[in-house]
Amino acid sequence: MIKLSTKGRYGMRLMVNLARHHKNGREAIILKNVSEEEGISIRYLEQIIIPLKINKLVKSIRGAGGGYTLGKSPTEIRVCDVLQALEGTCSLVECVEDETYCDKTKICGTHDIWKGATQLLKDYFSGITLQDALELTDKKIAAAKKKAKAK
Amino acid sequence: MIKLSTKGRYGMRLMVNLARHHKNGREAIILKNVSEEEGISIRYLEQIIIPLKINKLVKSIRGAGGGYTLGKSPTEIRVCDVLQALEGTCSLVECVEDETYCDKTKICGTHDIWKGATQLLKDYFSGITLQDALELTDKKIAAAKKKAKAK
DNA sequence: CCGTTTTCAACATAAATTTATAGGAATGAT
DNA sequence: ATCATTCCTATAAATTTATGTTGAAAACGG
Ligand code: FES
Ligand code: FES
Repeated sequence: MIKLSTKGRYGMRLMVNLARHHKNGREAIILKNVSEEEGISIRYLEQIIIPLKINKLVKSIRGAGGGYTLGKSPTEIRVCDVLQALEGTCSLVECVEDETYCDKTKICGTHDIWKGATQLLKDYFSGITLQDALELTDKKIAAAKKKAKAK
Repeated sequence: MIKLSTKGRYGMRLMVNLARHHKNGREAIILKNVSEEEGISIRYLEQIIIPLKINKLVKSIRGAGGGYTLGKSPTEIRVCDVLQALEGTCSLVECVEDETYCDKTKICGTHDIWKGATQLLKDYFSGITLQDALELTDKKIAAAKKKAKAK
């Protein structure tokens, strides 16, 4: 009923992957690698990265030796920035941003409920940076490796 | 990126409408009325109400003079119950409920972020009942009326 | 400078899912 | 019997998800 689109899901994984290989933005990362590492079709990644580029969250470098780099440091990019870029808004229902979307906004009680939930999510996603997401991932990878070794 | 489906949106409005006309469950409300009051196609409402019926959130009475009533009192139905009924789960991404959905759950940092957000929403929607939603709506209607009169 | 390779860019199309409408059968009240 | 209503199935329209095809820019080797 409430669903994060695959665009959002893949978009974040793409960004975390770029963050992992981000050495001060001096090395370009090619989508082919991201595709292989994340198991997401390269064609689809190409579509997803467009709005991220438009919103300056990534920079593209064409030609041989090219690829993508983060537009800013991982500590400066928040989850909400990524989600926002990927669809222009980050609200649970259209009517939260665009009060004319539903004709009954003025007398709809559920509207206020969705609005509250949207705010909750926004605050949550504002408090998490790409760096946090990367560290979370790295920690999980390390734990998984340790576990595998213990066997 | 994160979207409440129309099923969820309409489903809640349907339930609030039933709650408004719920006189201890003695009067059946017909979808035709809900359709007119809420501006939602009766055919679509019929589809949406099926899972609500299966989950005993509404009762149906067939034939002439029939209709629907709430399965329990509005104070006993929470928003999360309605959303849960409408799609069987209430999580932002599949992998929160079904860890095998993504193959990389064990090493995916974003997974934990989505999980946190899901929990946030669940808690929020658990704390709001149909009664609350109804009161919110009635208050808004009263305010709108007062404003109209003042003119 | 030229051709080749590597990469992003743009457009088109296919598949799957969600959203919405339609027709008619089953049920029960009067 | 008739009428009002839910119930069931089909299907159309729109959107999201995913793949394919071709083109254009940049680097590099000669
Ligand atoms: S105003 Fe948009 S759901 Fe009620
Ligand atoms: S595990 Fe499902 S999004 Fe990463």
